[in-house]
Amino acid sequence: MNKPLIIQSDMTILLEVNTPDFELIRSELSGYAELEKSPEYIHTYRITPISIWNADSAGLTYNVIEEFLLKYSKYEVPENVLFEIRDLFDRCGRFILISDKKGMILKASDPLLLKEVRLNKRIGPFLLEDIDGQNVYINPNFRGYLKKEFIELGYPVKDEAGYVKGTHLDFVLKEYTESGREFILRDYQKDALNAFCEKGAKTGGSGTIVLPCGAGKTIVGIGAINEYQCQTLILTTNIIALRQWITELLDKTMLKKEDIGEYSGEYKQVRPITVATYNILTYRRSKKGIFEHFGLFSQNNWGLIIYDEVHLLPAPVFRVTAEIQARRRLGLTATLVREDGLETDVFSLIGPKKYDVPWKDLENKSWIAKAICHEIRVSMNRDLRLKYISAGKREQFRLASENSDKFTVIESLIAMYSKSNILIIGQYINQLEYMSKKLGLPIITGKTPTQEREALYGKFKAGEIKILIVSKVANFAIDLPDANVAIQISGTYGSRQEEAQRLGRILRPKSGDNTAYFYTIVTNASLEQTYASKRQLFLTEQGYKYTIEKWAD
DNA sequence: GAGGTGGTAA
DNA sequence: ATGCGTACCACCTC
Repeated sequence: MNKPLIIQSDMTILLEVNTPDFELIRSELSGYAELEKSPEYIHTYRITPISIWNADSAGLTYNVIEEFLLKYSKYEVPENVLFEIRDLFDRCGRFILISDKKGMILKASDPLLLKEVRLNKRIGPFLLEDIDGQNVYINPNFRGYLKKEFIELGYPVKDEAGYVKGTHLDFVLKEYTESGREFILRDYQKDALNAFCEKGAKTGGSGTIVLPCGAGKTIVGIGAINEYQCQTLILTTNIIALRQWITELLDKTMLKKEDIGEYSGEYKQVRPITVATYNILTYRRSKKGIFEHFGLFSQNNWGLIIYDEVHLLPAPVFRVTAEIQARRRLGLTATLVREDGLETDVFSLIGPKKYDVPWKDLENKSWIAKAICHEIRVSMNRDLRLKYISAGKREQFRLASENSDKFTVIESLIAMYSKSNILIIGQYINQLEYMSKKLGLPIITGKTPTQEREALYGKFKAGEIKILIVSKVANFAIDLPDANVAIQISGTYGSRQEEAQRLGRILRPKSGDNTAYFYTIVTNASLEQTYASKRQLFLTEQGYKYTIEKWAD
């Protein structure tokens, strides 16, 4: 057999795409190595301390990995790679956090190690009373901080200190939803939950689950509440997403309206299950003021906190919402990428990655729609080209993004998909409003009042509106099951998460041929084109391919 | 409308 | 080379 892996001493692994076992190998490999590049023929993975820590947290062992690498490696596996992996695994269990009656204890695997970290300026001062040279008390308030410092030191701490149980809540899943459909968790949702809870293991119950858009992350969240049967706080990006959580909870569980609270700019309800926005929790009157709604964290005895769209959490202010380490935390996202590189902060803020599944896996099993992606290139007319040449970089990007010749493309796409439900997504409000007027189409932006937004989304879901123009407000978590065509007219520079989230708007499974169509319209030979290919990287890493077409009118 | 926050870039 | 405050455009709460 022709072996498909090349394992290199710099900790990278090359995987040949044209190999019979490709899918299997890709899914194994992604459990303990980060995908770095994935052009057509050879994909590059890298083993890092974080990737091994995540693997360890998900229950993988060194032996399984060694066996796998030896089996599929084309050449002899470099000694140092196996050594390094073993060492990284070894480091994962060297420090353990546990609790006893008096408090929280940091346990080192040997006294020397503890001596070593005592000397660390960022760790030493936070260690309290020494027990026997190998165990030391810590202040529970610094649990999260210490875990983060230990990761940076290369010794991820196994957290077995446990979590507040939270006030009990009778939480019962329905067998049939409101629409009469049988409600059962899909296999991958069950797998994700099992990985999260790790029944029997003490480290279970806090961590990150990565699932593609449209795969039902809300259901996984509901499943987690069901596992722990406790009062739960859910954080979302905006009010529309917040209300979608409430709708889903009412649809799929026996909870009554009065059991679920909305804590937003509009209402301040605190109930056994409460859904709040990141924004309100981090609201302060002035930059140096206090977080006025932070009390929500202690207003109920929450046993679980769910962080929706958790890739946003590393932002400077949002991250303070992860300080409460004594409670179980579940992070959910589809797009764990950020252009500032802080995505791995999620693991120290919330907990390690417990489950991840490639988008194409779910597409192949028809759990999400098959997506066909096009990049349509429009040229610049003479006038625009002249302006473009003499503009600064930022201005160039905006000029190219707002190229008015894009409207002809949109008009013909609308005609082509006259029977479909189309979302037109863009970045600049001016551009979107102009188009809304010109084509007589409804539009939602940041200044559209919540009520009006809900009405428009509702009409779109009901089929009364076939085309909807949306701004960045629709970047996240907006659930429009029947949308099957998305047209992107402009975007935020090279943002990979934005591109993926926008494709995500149309990935809910469709009746019929279960296919969705994504179009991104880009000005040819411009700065916009450069950024467009950068935007697509996350999706191409997931195996999506864009067909490039030049627009000729 | 004011004041704060987010993502991204240079 | 990398870090860090700044600019820009849009969104959220009051």
